Amino acid sequence: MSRADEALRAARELLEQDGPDAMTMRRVADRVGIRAPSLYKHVPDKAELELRLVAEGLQELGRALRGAGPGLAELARAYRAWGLAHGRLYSLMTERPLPRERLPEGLEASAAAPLLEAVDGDTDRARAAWASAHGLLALELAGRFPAGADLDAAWAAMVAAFAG
Amino acid sequence: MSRADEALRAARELLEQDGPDAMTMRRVADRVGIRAPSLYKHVPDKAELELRLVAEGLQELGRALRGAGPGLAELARAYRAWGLAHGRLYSLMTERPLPRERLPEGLEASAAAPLLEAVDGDTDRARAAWASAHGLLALELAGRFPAGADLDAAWAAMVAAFAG
DNA sequence: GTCTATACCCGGATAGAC
DNA sequence: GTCTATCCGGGTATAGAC
Repeated sequence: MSRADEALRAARELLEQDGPDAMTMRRVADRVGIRAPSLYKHVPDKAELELRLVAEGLQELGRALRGAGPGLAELARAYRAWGLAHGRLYSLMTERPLPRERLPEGLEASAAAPLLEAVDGDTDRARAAWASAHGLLALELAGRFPAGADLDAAWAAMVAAFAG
Repeated sequence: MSRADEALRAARELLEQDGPDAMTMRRVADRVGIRAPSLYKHVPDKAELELRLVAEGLQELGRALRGAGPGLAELARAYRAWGLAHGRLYSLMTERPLPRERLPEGLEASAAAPLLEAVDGDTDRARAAWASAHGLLALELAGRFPAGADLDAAWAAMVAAFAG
């Protein structure tokens, strides 16, 4: 495993376990077992590390979605499950513009394909459904709903709206 | 206008015009015309400033929603318009848990009322619809959709899903 | 490819004089 | 209620020796 890959692993662990503020070049270096300045011999800068994390997350989320059973309900379940299991990475993937020109060709389309298929190729409907799932997940991850809120029921209502 | 109110205005201007990283106690103080340490004679800490901004935003958003025409389409239009006009504040309001116990009584319910009424008191459906609007708005604010995406159409598809 | 030293920047917040 | 001085923490990144 190259130092660059080790750095990527370390960055992801810091992000997922301790949050975005913990993902600093100093701490990544610590985890790799070198000093921060040495990190720059293997990774150009922090932005590159983040870019690779986003690409990795998109790849994994796409795989989870392609592996889901047919229908919007199963797709929603898989989306939510992956997002909850990788909340910090999910946020990193969705809170800023996607640097599409620096991402592997077809990566975004590959992740979007299952949903697009589920809505018979209707792009507007696909965007609305994606955004709805994203909104529910983002608010859930942010702890923004009241304590007793029945989120399973909210997800079911969302699926029903788009399926019905 | 008290110094505390001046600080609130300054914080909001910095947030809305230059983004969350620009909203520092030093810059707020600069704008008020005093030194940063003096700010602490008027405001306990930065968290309090942010809390008041969230309360102010919730109040304004609620007013915008209550002023909207009847129906989900008009509600969605008002929600999106307010969010786009106050993107940074909107993000601050939605990206972390609401400190409900420190907010004016009834503020959240008052903002939620128009939507709850539009879905005939169905809480699950209201949460799903709110989250959908939030997701669309959040992704739009984040610049997360591809350049040519027809977001008006996506909003229409979302409204149709919940109305139909 | 690693290190030490460092440049340069920033943040929130407090102490104590006036 | 304002100030200066300061504490204490942090960050990204580079220079130059080894």
